[in-house]
Amino acid sequence: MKTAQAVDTLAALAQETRLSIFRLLVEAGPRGMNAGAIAAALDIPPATLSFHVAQLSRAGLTDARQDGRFVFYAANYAAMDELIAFLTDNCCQGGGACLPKTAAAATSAKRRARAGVAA
Amino acid sequence: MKTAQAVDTLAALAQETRLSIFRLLVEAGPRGMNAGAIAAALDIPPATLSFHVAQLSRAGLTDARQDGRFVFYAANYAAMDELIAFLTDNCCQGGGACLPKTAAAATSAKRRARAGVAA
DNA sequence: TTTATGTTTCCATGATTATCGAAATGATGC
DNA sequence: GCATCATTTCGATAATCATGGAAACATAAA
Repeated sequence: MKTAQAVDTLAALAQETRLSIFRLLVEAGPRGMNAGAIAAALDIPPATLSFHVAQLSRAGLTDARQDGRFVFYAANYAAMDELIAFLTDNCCQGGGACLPKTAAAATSAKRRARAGVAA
Repeated sequence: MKTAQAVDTLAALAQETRLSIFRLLVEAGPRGMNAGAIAAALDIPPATLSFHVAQLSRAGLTDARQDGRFVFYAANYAAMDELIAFLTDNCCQGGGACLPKTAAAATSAKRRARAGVAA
């Protein structure tokens, strides 16, 4: 993950409403939730929801899937994985300084290996 | 880490210049760098540097230490650790979905235990 | 085809953020 | 004290972002 992409992803999450949306979608699982349901759950006007969801999508944090006249949004776990990998690799002295010892050893290398398969 | 704090921390990092500053400080190690050196390294005017460093500090991502007439800033690894813990715990289906298996098992519980000591 | 429902786009508004020169503040040595 | 260097605050400007009503668009049922 390049720096510019990391900034975009961080910016997408650095907003109360969007973070709430993303967390809701993580809870919802792979099936996701349709726009109206998200808006209802968080009590957000449709236009506002659409605006924020668009930003999450643009950052690659959510996937959209049309189902009838509903649009289901789902959290993209791989994107979050990449962000965490970026933070551990680039903002933690080579992946070691900010993680418990056992996790640190595995994280950097395994994440990169996994990224090659998944992304 | 509470949601509001997570948003603040994410926002602090979600900006090209500030992310560069933080990464520079991570490289610099615990001793850190004084404001002028950071500004010189990244070619930023003093006022702009001060503005961004203040935001990083406000978010708890950097510590400041006065040394003579210099002010040294250092990366706060614990804050980054907390952010990563928040993301894995709250944005990854209970810490599992976004991490390699081996790391995931250790991460959530150990981070929380560690947080109890450090924070 | 009309009607109903879900979602997005358009648009205007207010709020926040980034930038940086100039001036002020703080710290040290003479 | 005064001179010097490091850093921050002030203040103005431009740009970006968040909000949400109204209208447009899309899909499906009657």
